[in-house]
Amino acid sequence: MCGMTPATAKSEQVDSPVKAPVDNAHDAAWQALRGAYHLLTDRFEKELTDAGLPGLAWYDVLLMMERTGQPIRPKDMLCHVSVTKSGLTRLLDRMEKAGLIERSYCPSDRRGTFLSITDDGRDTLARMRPVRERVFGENFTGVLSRDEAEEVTALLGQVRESTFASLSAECACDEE
Amino acid sequence: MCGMTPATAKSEQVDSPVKAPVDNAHDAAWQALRGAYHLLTDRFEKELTDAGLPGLAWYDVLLMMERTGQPIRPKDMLCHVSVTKSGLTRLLDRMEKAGLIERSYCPSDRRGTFLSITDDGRDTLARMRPVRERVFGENFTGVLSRDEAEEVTALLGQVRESTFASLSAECACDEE
DNA sequence: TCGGAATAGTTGCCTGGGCAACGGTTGTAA
DNA sequence: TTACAACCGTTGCCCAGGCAACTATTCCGA
Repeated sequence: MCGMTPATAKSEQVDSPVKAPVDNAHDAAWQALRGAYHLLTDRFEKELTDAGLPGLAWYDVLLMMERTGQPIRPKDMLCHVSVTKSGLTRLLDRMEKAGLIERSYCPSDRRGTFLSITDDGRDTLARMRPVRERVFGENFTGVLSRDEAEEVTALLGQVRESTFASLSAECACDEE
Repeated sequence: MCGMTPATAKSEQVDSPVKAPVDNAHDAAWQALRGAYHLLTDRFEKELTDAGLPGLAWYDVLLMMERTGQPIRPKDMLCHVSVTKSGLTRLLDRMEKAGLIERSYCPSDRRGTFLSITDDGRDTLARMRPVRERVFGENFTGVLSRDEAEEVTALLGQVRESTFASLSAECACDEE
């Protein structure tokens, strides 16, 4: 689990003499999974800030809004971003304040809000995309072949399905 | 990316009508990876708090301290936990305050600190273990065969190695 | 030996985000 | 119709944690 710490230090380098052996195949798999996840997200986040761009959460929101192409309501985004209701409210506050999205009244439900992406939002997303391309290209797309990627999907997809099956799926998202 | 939101709500259930299609094999793999990671960590965290136990960060620290079996220094933990220096300092503050670890002077380097796990710490770790066993058993170990787990390790291990090769490895941890 | 650079850990300041409670709205059953 | 429950989004309060600056110590080259 290295490099998962976002910008651990500038010049202070670490050379851990401590052993943390892994017990079995599943623990090793979990370590690899965790390591890969943090490696990619931390690096993506870092490259974004280095480029003077907003972080990963903003990217997720902008991407979804551009993809849907129509006004979307906060409750419909909850499944796709890693924040709670209140967190999302304030995330959208910041994004609206920055002029990347707009809030309007939802005609069909006066409790709700309509969110739409602005031109500035689309522009910002356009500037974030190459960063993502680069990071994922170097550490993911360029490392795994297409077949291997599909294998990852198949293997880890089972993990997701396990909760849909066993426990009450606390989020009934559509399976694309 | 569902269920990744920690305890999104009590009775409010989500039924997203919004499509978020995935472009290609690598995006799908990334979605699966991200989903699996959040599913497991969120669930583990939730079950821990439900059981009145500390969270995942404390588990990581306690686990490592018990494994090494000897006093360990904060700088040697940095590679293995997802926090920065300052975050680790305060994490250890809380754990010491809770009586799970102890700080003592490091004889070989007066800048440093020695950390050791207390009996209470070992006891807490012992109570956390079954929770981890259960969660990972249901959603990981029980879902992937041993061969599949090894495959995950091999595939995602490549991701880690990609940064060791291309970019400056900002953390030269030992490879177990 | 000595002075500057690197390192270990701590702290002040600030932001992001979770939980719980709230007001306004919609749905539903009596 | 009228209660009452569920829901949507917001807000107050709080905590975890990152960045940068700081002190104390160690390392290293002149």
